[in-house]
Amino acid sequence: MSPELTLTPKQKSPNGQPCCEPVVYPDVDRAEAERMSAIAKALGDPIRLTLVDVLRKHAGKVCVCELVPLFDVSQSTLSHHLKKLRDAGIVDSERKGLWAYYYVNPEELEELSAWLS
Amino acid sequence: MSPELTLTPKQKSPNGQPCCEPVVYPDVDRAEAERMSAIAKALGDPIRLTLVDVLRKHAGKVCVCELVPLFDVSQSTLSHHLKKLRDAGIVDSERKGLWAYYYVNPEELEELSAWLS
DNA sequence: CGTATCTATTGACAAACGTCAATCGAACTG
DNA sequence: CAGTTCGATTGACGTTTGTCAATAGATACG
Repeated sequence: MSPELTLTPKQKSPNGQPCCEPVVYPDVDRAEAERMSAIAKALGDPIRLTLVDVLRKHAGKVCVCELVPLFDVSQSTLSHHLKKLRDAGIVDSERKGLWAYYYVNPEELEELSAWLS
Repeated sequence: MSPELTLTPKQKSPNGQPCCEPVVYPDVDRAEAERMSAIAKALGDPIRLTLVDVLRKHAGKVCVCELVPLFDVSQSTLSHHLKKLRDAGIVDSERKGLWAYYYVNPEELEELSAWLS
């Protein structure tokens, strides 16, 4: 079996024409791609991915003050990462007195997860 | 059932001590988090995610000249995105004469996919 | 009421990003 | 060989990102 049989352009386009039409189109539309890439982008930092890992594996809600010592960054940097996750919809938070408790919205990960599988 | 029972800090820390020890730790180690977030970051752009979608759904290898007209960006921008996907290991390419054919390395997506599921 | 604690916000900065126009290099065509 | 085509690279640009120090705001405690 010769895989080259599936390679489409065989010869150079003669004049000023583009070499070829697309023969394959995406299955995801622009809106889907934007939603999923926004989620992927939010997960595209090791600290944020680890935060989601911690929050997701934990049944209840986790206080920020328990999250800060897990990482080698300042409190304000961690707050910034949590905000990005909140803006992406991946996590949400709840104030209780002095403390802020964070938890994951698992539905927000589903579309990307399904696409990846 | 009162969910507040699971919230750990109940009262302010008295002196100069931090408010609480972490009660939950990540399941992913630093290296895993870095690998997976690098993949997520590469997918964190709608054009790149769509590129992976196109390449992945296609059995064979796809010529760059068929990819360019799918997007509203210049050829050099698309080449730049393909390079990022290559650098992340998600895709690879093969030259055949004038043309470059791209294809997905599905293994590179597996770790992130498994973590997300 | 004053002070301490916890979290979010602001401002600053260097690095990385997304984009384009222009150019380069390799390879094919005539 | 001369010209053309495809793709990658370079350089420039404005924007976004990750980080910290400093500060603000809300709440609790004494």
